[in-house]
Amino acid sequence: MKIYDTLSREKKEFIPLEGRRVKLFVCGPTVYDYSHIGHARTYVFFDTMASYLRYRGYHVFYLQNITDIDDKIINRGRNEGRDPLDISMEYTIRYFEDMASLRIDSVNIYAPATYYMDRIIDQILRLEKMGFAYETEDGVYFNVLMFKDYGKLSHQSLDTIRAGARVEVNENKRHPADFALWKKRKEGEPYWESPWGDGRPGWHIEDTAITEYYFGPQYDIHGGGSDLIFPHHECEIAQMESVSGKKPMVNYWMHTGLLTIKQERMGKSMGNVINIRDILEKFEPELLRFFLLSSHYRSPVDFSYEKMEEIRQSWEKIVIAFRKISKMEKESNGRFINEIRRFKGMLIDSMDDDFNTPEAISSIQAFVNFVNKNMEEMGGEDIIESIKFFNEIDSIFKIIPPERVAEEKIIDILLKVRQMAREKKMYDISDYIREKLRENNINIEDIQEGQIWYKK
RNA sequence: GGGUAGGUGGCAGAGUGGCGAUGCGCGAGACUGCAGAUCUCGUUUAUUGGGGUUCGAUUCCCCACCUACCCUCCA
Repeated sequence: MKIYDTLSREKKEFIPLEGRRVKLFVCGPTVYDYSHIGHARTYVFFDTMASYLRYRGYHVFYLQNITDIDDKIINRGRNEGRDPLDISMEYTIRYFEDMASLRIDSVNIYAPATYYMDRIIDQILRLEKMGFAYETEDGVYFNVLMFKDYGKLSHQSLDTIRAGARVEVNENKRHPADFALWKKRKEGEPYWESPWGDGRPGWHIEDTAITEYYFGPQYDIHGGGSDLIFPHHECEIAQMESVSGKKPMVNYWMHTGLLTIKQERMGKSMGNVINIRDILEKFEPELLRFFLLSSHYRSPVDFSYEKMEEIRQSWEKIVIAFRKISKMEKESNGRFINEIRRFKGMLIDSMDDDFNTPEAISSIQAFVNFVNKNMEEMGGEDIIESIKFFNEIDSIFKIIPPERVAEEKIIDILLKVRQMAREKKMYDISDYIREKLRENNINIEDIQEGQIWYKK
């Protein structure tokens, strides 16, 4: 299996640090608003990836943080006159709801930053004692000049970072690229006690504190959106590799391409943010997953409702083939087993090559065509093998909706048919319906106004 | 200005130093009581432009143009 690593800029053979165990960390959201389609892109991909690794026999420990204290949360609280921690609590719940509706279930632990304050403070303290950090009147900062590898992930040098900086210069910082580990309390802000007085953590420190706690100083994969490469992941490397003295912090840096809306970047300022729950009002979650997985995770995806409609046909073809073959019953025979397994091999080859989901999907489509063409000739073993493969596909990609049996609707339809039959005095049909339903504990009674039914 | 990904048919979207996947769409047939699903065939010069390396490039190198992202919070 090969994985593309942002740091080395090449596909590398995937070799976990400890046998079949995989330690995977993915940067979670800052919870100050509903999750949007961009979050869906990233988290659907890593969910699929984790599921696939497990399918291939790896034991994946998938850890994700949740940034529940941060400037944006505080600002939102200020604007709404609410406690910032109340806001982050609410949107953490909304986030979980959105992830569940996208059928994302592969994360082992969600770690909100505020639950790990002692770990965060401990790591800052060690950085300070080792001379990598210094205290000013407004906080504690990481001294980037102490870490000569700073910029290695984003392939930039400190000089160019300085040249391009449009940030207002903080007088207290020794170097413009120095970043906050701890921010001292300001009036009206949430705070925690620390050796530097009351305050709150900087943005980057929670991730390394949390991963150090669960994984130790080195682990296998760190993922996130490509907008996090600089400065966020750069800063994480600086913190972790400085405090542990061990390199590299992770062996595989994975970054998802960003999502645009009609070729424009999505953002609050553009006014084009689409929330996950908005889309799911109009489209099945499985269709959204199919759409997102139709592009390779490192490529940008352009989203529009029109495109969702356009791919609907391709998606339904897969779903329908699965539904139909699930209903097939045939005598024992298995003349297509090898061919069915060949499609499975194609899918594995694609996924083993840096999780090439578009190519994997094309092998699913080839398999669907094969099934459609040969369904009539298939034997029992062929059917079972096909269903098995479909189930495996769905356990990884989750693009097939669970069959929702609309029981009440179907009973209503049967009652209507029974009524039509009775009106035409075709009592053999109407009685057949009543008897068969009764056998399934559904009882019909004729009353003055028509029919009623109840379950025993 | 610096950094990073890319630019493939009507659309989406892979791959490869040497017949350019796959799906959708479109056209024509088949099947069919109706509907739906499905199948078959077709869709003529699809690899941004210009150089270079090579027997041969869409694939490698250089230049240009274009797109997105990062350099400020951002999945």
